[in-house]
Amino acid sequence: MKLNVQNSLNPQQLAAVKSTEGPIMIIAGPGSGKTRVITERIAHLINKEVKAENILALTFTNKAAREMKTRIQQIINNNHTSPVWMGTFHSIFARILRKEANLIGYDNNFTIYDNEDSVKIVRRIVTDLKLDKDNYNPKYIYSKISFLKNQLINPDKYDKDPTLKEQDQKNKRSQFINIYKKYCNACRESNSMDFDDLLLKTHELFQTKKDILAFYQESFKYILIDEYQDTNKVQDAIIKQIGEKYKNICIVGDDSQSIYSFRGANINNMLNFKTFYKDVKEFKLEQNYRSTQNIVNAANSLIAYNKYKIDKTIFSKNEEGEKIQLFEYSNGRNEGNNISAMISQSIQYGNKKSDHAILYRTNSQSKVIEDGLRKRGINYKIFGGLSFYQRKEIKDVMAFFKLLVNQYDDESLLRIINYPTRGIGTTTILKIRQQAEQKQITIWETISKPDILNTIELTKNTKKNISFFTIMMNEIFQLINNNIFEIAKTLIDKTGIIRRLQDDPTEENINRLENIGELLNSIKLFSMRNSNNTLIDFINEISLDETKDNEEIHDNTDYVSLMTVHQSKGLEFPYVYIVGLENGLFPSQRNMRERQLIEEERRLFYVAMTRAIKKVILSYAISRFQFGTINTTSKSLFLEEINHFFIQKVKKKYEQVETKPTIKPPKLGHRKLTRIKASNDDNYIKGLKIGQDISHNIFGKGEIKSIDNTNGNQKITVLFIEHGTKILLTKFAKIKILT
DNA sequence: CGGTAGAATATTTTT
DNA sequence: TATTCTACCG
Repeated sequence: MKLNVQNSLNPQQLAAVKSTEGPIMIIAGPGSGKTRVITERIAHLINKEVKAENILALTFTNKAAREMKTRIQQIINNNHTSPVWMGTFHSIFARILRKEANLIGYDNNFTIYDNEDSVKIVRRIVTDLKLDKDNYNPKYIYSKISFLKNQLINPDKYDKDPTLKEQDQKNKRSQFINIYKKYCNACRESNSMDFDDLLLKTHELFQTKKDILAFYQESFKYILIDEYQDTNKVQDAIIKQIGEKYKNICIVGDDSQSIYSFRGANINNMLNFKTFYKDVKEFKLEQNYRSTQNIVNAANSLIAYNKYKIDKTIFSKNEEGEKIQLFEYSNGRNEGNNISAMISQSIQYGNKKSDHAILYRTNSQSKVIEDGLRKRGINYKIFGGLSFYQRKEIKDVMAFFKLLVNQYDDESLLRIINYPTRGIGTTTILKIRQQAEQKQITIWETISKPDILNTIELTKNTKKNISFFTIMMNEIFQLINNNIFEIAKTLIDKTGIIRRLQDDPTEENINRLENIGELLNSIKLFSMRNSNNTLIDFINEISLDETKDNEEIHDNTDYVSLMTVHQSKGLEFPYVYIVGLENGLFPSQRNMRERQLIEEERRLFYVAMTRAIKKVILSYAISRFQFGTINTTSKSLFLEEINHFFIQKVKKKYEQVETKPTIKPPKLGHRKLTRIKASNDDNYIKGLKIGQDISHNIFGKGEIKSIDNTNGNQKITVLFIEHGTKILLTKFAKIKILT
């Protein structure tokens, strides 16, 4: 296997690729070919006879991991397929913990709580302790817990720190430590780990079980970490544990693109790397291959205002390019309209819609932009929003799955004990929970053992309802060794989830039914991929991959991209519009007071500008409609910081641009689901006609008024004699043709 | 126990 | 404005 690609690397890139031993820091500016260097480096290691399974490559997002995997597959000979350990921190550590969790007091079939689960647990604790919901806002409390965990401050450590407790006293949150303890206990007793635990428990495992640590140190002789500026304290600590023996640690990142401190990322992990390890070899990738000189120079002049950074000079040898444009608008609506007009013109000159991206600081800014684009009939896609697996109906079904593999999982049990409603209400649940807590047992134990259940004061009817539930669940538990698709089908039928939604076929519920159908689809695909795949594998995979619905649309439709600056990281577009450059918005109000926070906002702006290949268009509005009121604004302080030599004179545009009459909104992919197109045969009932009489198991007789075969799922509108008009999905609805 | 109406509240986001 | 949460009534 010979690789010639190395010839096309520049000297710094090549040096970084070839330097394999010892601690290495690669500082990679925007557009400097970072991913290429990482993948080439892995290929180079394998060429040097390093076994692939001795290489650990960590990323932050699944997307980055996937991209790297495919690129490595392209350059490495496929015969060599003992795989590199490549994935996100969380997925790799979850894999380790699946094997070793029993050593630190968990069962290996632990389940994983996402943020929503965690906040719910905190909310329950706060309510139970009868604390004030304003002072002890569950979301805030959880984020504080998460932050502490990432700082390696466990409840005991917190308890022993007088300054922390003093602060709580001052803020009237003296009960915080109590909540923290209870939260950790709740997770522990449910045999569940939250996202932070996946890191924290790995750290604990390596700290307490030296033989296990030795094993993984030997396994991971070569370690690579991408986006090191985004690591938090636990992640940094684990890398130090694993890398201690061979010290072949290669970190890649750009301190100037660190924009996640609000979730615990610590830029100092990168800045201190050189002092922690002796003789760190440092490589700087300073040539930007992406943007014009004007863009690079403008971005440099901005970031120069930051004090905390690593010295480097990013340069471009591309053409000088156009100067940056700056627009002043009368208000947000005007901003949206004018940008749409500009994009419309650009398209007429022959550019694609996908050559344009509009970046904003907050999601709420997308609305006025959308309106503008829609008026001109320009296709757009909004990135972000809820992931498929965060949807309520999906989480409901998943809760049953989780419970099936881990009956200790109280959170999942509480989620579905009365969904679909089966007469077990809040007071009953409270009594059950109190009993469980008193007896120090799980909720499932409390309700499934008659002698324990009988100690709780409940009406005969309630007890009957509970026993119906436990009988049903026991039947489901019997399925554990079946094929996962079979389990899923039976489960959905037995629990009545689908029936409940069918009974009330609002548009929302139809959507939910489609989503559940989609979940079944993906389970089917998952089970076909490898017959050994178990339910726990499936849960694991989806708990850790929050791929957004619309990220997976692979069709060729052309659209303008709308997203927050955070989401744009790692992407590039020829034309980049950065909107809402106003003090209090960008930089955001909350981050305007402290120097460190302002620096992060500045990095954020730096990231935004460096996404552009050809041209950057900046804008602000002198008044903005927010939270229902109109506010006068001032232009962002960052605009004064960019060297004016690179900016075209500001253009003021106050008049409304003329707009064409409104065309039907082409809401492309907006919060819409990806569908794996199922074989249509299953989803259609052939021979249905408008005017036909049918009968439905619940609504009785009715007449078909219309049939909709789009979206891969047949929907029919039926006028029922007794229940009026309903929209039904023929895939799910139990109907009989009468005429 | 369950649904709904009116109040409260409002970055950035991945795992 | 838009969403999420709480309190109350049937």
